[in-house]
Amino acid sequence: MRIATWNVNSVTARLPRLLSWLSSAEPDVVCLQELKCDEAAFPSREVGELGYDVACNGGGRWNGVAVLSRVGLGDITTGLADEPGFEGETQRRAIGVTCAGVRLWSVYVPNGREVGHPHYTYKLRWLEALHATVLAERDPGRPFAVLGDFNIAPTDDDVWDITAFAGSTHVTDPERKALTMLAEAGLTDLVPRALKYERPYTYWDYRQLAFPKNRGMRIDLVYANAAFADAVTDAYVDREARKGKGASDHAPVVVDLDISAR
DNA sequence: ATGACGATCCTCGATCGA
Repeated sequence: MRIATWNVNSVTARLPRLLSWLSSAEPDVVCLQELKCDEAAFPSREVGELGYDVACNGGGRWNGVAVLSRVGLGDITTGLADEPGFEGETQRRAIGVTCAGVRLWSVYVPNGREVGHPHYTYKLRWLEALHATVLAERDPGRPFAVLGDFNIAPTDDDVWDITAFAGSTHVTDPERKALTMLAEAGLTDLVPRALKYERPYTYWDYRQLAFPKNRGMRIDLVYANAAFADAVTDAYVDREARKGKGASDHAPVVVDLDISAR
């Protein structure tokens, strides 16, 4: 079973890329983030022609998450329980599904903007709600994972130069503490292989030649319970998908598991 | 070669991203 997560930075702008990637990588399940489109505008027909069902939580100009599956899709949960909002509105940042007996969440954690900004407070509160969801769904007997754009680099080695991030979001102790809480809830950070260079970055800014210079960050993460992690046979960042014109600024993270469908 | 930001709409400038 092949499961991937990919922040596509607009599913409609990325549709040709997404379809060709689905055809070549042949994932069974894909968690998507930053759809930037309404549910009604999601290209369900196009991905359906490749055999995928869709569960989508999207709306408006920003955010939006979905899961594509060609091995079944059930128990769809839109949003976290008691999910905090920003400026009075709940945003489209989480969707939970069950695919072939594997429980998955596709998440797009708030960016935070600046340390001390209301959006940063929102980010930390949102992560508390995610933690609560993980605790509520804890079941050692069932493979479980939270996949998505966490907007947090777990360690200093997960950014190209930690000194360039002094005072920035994504690397602060409170953000990393939220990841520690997920670990204490029984989840493991599945670190993928990098297919080039040493560090498995998943995001490179569009600006200033960040990608060719490999000035990246590992912020797209897979947090999995033991039943999931123990079944993993391989995990890698598909940096090929970041190349060239028309790419997302994130690359897909691909995880292979030896789990038979139930 | 992987090449100097891109997507969106309340659209040609402001907002967001990280």
